[in-house]
Amino acid sequence: MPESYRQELQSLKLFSGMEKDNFDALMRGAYVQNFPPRIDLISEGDAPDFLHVVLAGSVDLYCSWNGRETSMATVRPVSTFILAASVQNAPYLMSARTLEKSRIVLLPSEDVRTIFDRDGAFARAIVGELAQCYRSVVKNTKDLKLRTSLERLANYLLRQSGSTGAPSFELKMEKRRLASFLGMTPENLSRAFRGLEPYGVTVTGSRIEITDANDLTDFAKPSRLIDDYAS
Amino acid sequence: MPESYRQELQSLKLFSGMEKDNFDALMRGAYVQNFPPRIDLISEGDAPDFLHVVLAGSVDLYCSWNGRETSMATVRPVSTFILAASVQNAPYLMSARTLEKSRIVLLPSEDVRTIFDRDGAFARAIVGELAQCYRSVVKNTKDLKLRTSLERLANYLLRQSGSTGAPSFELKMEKRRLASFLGMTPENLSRAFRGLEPYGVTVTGSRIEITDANDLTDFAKPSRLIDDYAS
DNA sequence: CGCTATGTTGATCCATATCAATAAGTGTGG
DNA sequence: CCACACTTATTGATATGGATCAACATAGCG
Repeated sequence: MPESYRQELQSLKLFSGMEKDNFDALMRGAYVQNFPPRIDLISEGDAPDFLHVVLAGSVDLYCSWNGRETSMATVRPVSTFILAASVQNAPYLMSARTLEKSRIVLLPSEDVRTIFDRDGAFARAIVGELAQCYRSVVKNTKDLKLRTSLERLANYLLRQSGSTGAPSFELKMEKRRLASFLGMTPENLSRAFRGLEPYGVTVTGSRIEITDANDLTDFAKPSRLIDDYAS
Repeated sequence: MPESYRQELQSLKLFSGMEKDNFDALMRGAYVQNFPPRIDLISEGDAPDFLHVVLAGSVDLYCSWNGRETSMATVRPVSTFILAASVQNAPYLMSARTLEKSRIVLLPSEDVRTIFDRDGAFARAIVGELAQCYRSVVKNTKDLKLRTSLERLANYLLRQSGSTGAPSFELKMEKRRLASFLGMTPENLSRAFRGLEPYGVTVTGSRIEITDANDLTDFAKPSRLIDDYAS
């Protein structure tokens, strides 16, 4: 494994506190792979053979049941996914596929568990990571159960613009996937964008412009306990 | 703190592997309290002063936003809640209230974090607990996004009856709360019960009878990756 | 008992899904 | 570099799941 990738991994909070020997041991079994877009990496129900780390590109986590499918999250560099399944040695609950050309590190789950057992700092870092993942999913559930689709979209747009501060930005994913992520159909998302026009939202292709953030905020009523990414 | 409670706590997987000294230290700041029904224990947004353990009774975890409210989960003995907030020292994402007369142990979050930092076994146990919580919420999200309310109810009933195996059982909560938990209104739940009659479900008050489990299963299509409590 | 909260049922409304048609991108190979 | 094919996005028409409102029944509980 090239040194540059090693350093990228070590910069992750998840690995940065580990003892050097343990980190080395973990890297020994690791390998890096480049994938083209739209490649299935894992399927829900599979045994958790590897902990995955996205170094470049992006990955869609999605779920299926009875012919239906929904997008759960997007993983962007540099972060891991399916950590819970790896440490529990339980089947993946989500499938994953690349959205674009992506570079992924694969760490054998068994190594992860072994080293987790003997490196306290690593175990504690995993706690932090899992707690954050857990809280994200809880926030997402609140979003789904307490808000209408129009409110979910409004808050999503505020979160996206909030991170940049600019009144105008590009959607980071296809509208089709955004719809699925927000728990609606593509048709309904189209209409929801129309529905936000009175609150100062203008859409041109994938470019979003928020002309009156106060107006939109009044409508969306964002909450620290649902919409804050950090904490 | 009475010895019997101590033992109950120690029997929890979360604490059973700890070094005795650390467990003792954790118990030193702990105290037990008895609450009547319908008492608010914590409110979302509060600082996580205590990790809570339910010894007896039951606790409702719920969330509010903009005048709406939804039930997220029920905590039954013996288990903990709001572990993620405690270890992260981040505000509670959910409120909690007793459903019935309940005995709760309160462990100062600061002690939890201190001991988590020096007891590897404890840290690893927390990982297991959090991973399980995380997976539960993911399953719940799949249930919400991939199924209609009728399907959610059908699967809920199968899960409840499955754990006993008996064709007839009592609902463990008010229908009002069940509706909220499943993401629907009480009226809609009433009609959903009617809607499951063709699949062999009979409701008499809070008693549910499943006359033809195969028929119901064909409709509900339960999945290991959504409906399995374990793993 | 009688009060109050819960549950049921019916009527209606609304949000969202579905179906269908078209338009607009996007990528590919000639 | 363009033409074609294919996917995505939009728009309209309609259907439907689920919410809301209202009335009433029922069941706990003081």
